[in-house]
Amino acid sequence: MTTRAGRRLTIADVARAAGVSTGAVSYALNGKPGVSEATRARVIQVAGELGWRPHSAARSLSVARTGTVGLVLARPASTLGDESFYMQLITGIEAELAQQGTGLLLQMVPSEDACVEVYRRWVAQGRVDGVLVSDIVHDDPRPAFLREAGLPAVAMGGDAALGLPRVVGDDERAVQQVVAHLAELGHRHVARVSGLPGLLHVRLRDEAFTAAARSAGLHPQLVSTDFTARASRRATERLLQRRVRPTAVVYDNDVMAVAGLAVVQAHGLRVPQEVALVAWDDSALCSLVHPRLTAVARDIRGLGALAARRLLRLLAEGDSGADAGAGAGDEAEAQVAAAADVPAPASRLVVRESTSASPPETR
Amino acid sequence: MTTRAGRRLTIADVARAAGVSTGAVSYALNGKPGVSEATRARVIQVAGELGWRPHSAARSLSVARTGTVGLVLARPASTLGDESFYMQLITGIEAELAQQGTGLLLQMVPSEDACVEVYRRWVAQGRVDGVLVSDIVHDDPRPAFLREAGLPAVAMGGDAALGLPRVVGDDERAVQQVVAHLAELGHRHVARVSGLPGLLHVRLRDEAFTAAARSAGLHPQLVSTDFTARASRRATERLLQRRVRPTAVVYDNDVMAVAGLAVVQAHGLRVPQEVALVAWDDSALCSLVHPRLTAVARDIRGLGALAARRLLRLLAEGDSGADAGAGAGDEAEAQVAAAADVPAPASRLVVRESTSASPPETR
DNA sequence: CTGAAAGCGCTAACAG
DNA sequence: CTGTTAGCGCTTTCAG
Repeated sequence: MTTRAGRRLTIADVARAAGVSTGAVSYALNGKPGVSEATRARVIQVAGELGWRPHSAARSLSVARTGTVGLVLARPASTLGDESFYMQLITGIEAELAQQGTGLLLQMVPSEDACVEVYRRWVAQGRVDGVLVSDIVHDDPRPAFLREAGLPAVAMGGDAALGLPRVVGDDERAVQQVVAHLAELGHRHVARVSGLPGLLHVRLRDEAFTAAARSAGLHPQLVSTDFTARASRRATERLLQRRVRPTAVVYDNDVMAVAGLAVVQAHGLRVPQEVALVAWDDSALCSLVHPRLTAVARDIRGLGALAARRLLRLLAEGDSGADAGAGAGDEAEAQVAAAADVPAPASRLVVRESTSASPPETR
Repeated sequence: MTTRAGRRLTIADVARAAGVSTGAVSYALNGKPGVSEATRARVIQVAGELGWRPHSAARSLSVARTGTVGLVLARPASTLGDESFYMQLITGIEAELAQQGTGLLLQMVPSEDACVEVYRRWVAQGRVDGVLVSDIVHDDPRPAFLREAGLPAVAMGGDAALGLPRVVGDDERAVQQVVAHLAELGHRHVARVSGLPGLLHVRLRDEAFTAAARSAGLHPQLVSTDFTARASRRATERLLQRRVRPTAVVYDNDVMAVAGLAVVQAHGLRVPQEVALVAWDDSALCSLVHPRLTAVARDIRGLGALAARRLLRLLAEGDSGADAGAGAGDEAEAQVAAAADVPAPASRLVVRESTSASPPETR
């Protein structure tokens, strides 16, 4: 029964069909007072039959809201595909947004500065209601920009100094758990092959690792990489050639762990008997290799969903709540921001063959 | 020098600052005739200084164009993360779109029908200018809907019957290449562990595989799966227990190939001496395992970029060209559609240890 | 509770 | 070549 002709269906068509004014239709469909329940029902009915939906641009223009949130990934394109992390994150974010009828605008850029440029454009064009920020680095230019521009944002990770509401992980606890696990197995020299050193969460894990190891009486070692398999191979080689060879290595992602495993095995060392391995992010990869890798499993989809939900809440608050003006009262403001943080789903250590029972030969 | 105050910067501000009318500003910035070059330059200068960009909703409303294209992934969320395929595809698409200042709206849904619902909503809301379609299945409801709704679309894969412009891969040629490679190595019994049987490209590969094997005098076998590691393990088990055990197995994605490798090795069979393995899509995974896997490498980012570019061209044509009305003249129309197809980047066989030299022990 | 009308910011067709 | 003006489709005050 739908009109197939060229003209677009407008609220006027619905109004005419329902025998009311366009204003009434608007009230009826937005659940606002101003129409009788009978009328409301009829309007909804008619709109449904006609398959009418408010034109997104027109609506945005009048309510100054786009129904869209943005996500800019600031990572060299080449590394995005390797880790399943991002796809899962996006999946989680999207699932939550879709539930609320909010769209996700996605963009990839090579750097944090380029990311800011995208934000700047989005703000100028009024293209998104808010953004989700990931991979916060040291001296990240994004939080400051977002605050000044007044673009609502939620950070995944990062620290309290950002001044943005965050979804905060339990990396520190997870690191402690890993170290405790290794200590229990009798390891004395433990190494960590960490990711891009600029990343705040990488740094946090580094520090937590060193601290946890020290306080357990172990000897920690650190090697930095760029998260790639190639870098992991180099780092692993280097570790294996050290005078004091670590008997356990913790990798900062799944790809690096698997790459490291290959190197260890190529050196004729047995896993886990001579070297135990742990991957951060668990993934299909970790249980596909032999021996299967012990991993820190995080609910990444859940993390994304929480971040999205937090942002939606922020947007809803902004509609009625106080003007998030950049001003004085730093302390009170920071407190509010802190209170606004949300804990990410707990990560857990999945123990597999790469760290099982057999105690390492200490040297 | 930017105004930090609350009010949004509008074209009127730019006009005032440049001492011209708003109309002149619009002409100047859209590269249209109607202003002197001197004025145009001044306007552009001023707009730049002010950091003004046309408000996206307002612009969309008047030009009936959103500057956004949509991508809906119709796959159960759980499998999206495993394959790096999608992330690479998105990366490629996005890179091309970003160059033209076009946004990418992303959504994930569990089925093709749900996908159509998203399209329906997008059309009703005027949310996107066009869409990119992937994972075409047999009797896919999407192409018909898109044609009827008049929503510009480009399909990645699928067959000519879709009636949509496509980016067409060279799967058939690639399959032939794989089979020829295996035949050359002396394999007689070759198997293919294929993905979801509903997918058109899976079916195409199945047929090409059988045909190529037959015409090379080989004995092909097929097992269907759902692309998961789990299904691959089951399929591989089954293959290894067959009376006539295949000496070479071709997997429809990287994850399945690696999972299959583990099963083969668990059976005490040596790769490639006793069983040779080939992965479709190459990825980090394939060169991380031992032995490294021979794989059909495709330029997935390139594929995405081409599809995006094709869609942008379609949109540009639509602006000035003929009304893409669904009507008679099927033949002519089909011809046009065919001519509008674009070849995907060529795939190539990357030979690694999993199929190297040593001839299989034929039985 | 309902209908008319103004305006969101921009583009494009119109007179000057 | 320039300035004025009428919409794009919706929401939302403001009279009735």
